[in-house]
Amino acid sequence: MFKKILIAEDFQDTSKGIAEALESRLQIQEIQEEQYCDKAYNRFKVAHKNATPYDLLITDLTFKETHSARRITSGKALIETLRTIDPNLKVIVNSMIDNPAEINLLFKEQKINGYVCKGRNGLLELTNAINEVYQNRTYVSPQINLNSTDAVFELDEFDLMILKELADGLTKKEVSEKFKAQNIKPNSESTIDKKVSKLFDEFGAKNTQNLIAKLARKGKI
Amino acid sequence: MFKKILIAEDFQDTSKGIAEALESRLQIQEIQEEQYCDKAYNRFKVAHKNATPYDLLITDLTFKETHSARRITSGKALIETLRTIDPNLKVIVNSMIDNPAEINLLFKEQKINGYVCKGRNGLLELTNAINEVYQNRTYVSPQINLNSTDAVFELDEFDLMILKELADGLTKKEVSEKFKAQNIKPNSESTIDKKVSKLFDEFGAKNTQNLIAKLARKGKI
DNA sequence: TAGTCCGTTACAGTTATCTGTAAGGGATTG
DNA sequence: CAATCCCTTACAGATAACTGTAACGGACTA
Repeated sequence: MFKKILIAEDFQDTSKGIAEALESRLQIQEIQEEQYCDKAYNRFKVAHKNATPYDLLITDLTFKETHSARRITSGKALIETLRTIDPNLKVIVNSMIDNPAEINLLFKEQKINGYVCKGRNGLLELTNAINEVYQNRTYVSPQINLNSTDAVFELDEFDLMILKELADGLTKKEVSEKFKAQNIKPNSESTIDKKVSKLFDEFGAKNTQNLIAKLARKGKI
Repeated sequence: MFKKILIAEDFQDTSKGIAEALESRLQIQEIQEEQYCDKAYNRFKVAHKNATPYDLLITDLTFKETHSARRITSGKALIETLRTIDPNLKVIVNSMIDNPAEINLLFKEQKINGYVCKGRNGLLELTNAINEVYQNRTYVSPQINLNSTDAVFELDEFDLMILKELADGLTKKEVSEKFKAQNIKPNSESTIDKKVSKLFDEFGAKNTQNLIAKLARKGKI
């Protein structure tokens, strides 16, 4: 079993709950909790330098803002940073996000090893995830259906990226420019126009603000 | 100190973290965790009937949806229901909501005794809250400023009418025409333009879709 | 009664949205 | 190999969004 686990989670109650479970249910020898991504990074770096590296990261995705400036502000950025130190680091994400498209993106781009959705069985699922990941398999909370093509129209990853930018107040032209700058394709204003218009049909929306209202109410964006 | 505490919290990790802290830090004798409002209600009712009532409720506000039908679906509803059984029940809300206006409402309408905002000191604040509430005082997480008139812009009724129509996909011209047909004043397209632009400033929105996203996420529209 | 403030409205100019049409390229198929 | 499909892209035209200026009128005040 894993010997040394790093937990990055800003909510103290959640963090303690996880740490307690790892200790009592899995007898993990060394557990370190960190409430800030930057601190987690520092601790990870030092341990790696001292040849006593962590062999699993359990991290949340969103962290509350603070007064003081932070370099790393999200779980996603933390994963990317730690992987520059140890490309083989095993990672389990523990978050309340339940959108299949977003979770898919984490497996594809961040190459995470497990995803646990906070909920009524969160700790049980987390211990299962740890066991699976330890045996070099991946784990996803069972209530998440990653290939949910079922009936209702689903937002694919690209649609979601566009919608999040639009909801943040960018114009379609600005989204196009941002995608070009980040080398995300397709990225023409015309294509983005077309994608959004297709979503109008699929979701029965009259215009952008109607589409965003519908999706934001559902918590999709 | 409180003898018997009921915790209503759907996330297992958070619930365990709280229960563990109450046990180890405050030596609470009897702690009951419930992940569904309905189950919390049942347990509370039975305990009250058996003359072994709970003397403190610690509850979250939002609970994940489930497949099965539920009668009580929010912490707010749970508080109201339990107070019909025991009007003097002490209540501490433990949630991630940090909007002063919303928290103020809980003190005014639900007459809650304490509010702890989930975060990096959540457990410390919760134990402080319990101590204060036990001595018949109220408690609010220090980072919440309840009388922050600053930046807490509220939507008046007319703003809301406009925003709901816009979120439904009407153009400003159509909203103007609808208001004229219904004899709602003011109703010129120009005035509606101005009202919405003022809301951009107040809520720090860049355009209509950004404003609607922000408000829809908060459940305001 | 004159001055001032504020909400409403009209209008104009720039930018953005939305909807077509059409062209090019890659993948698939017969 | 050609036909076809689908995705991407460019472009164009009508409508809508957004911003600024200015005029009008009611309410309040000195």
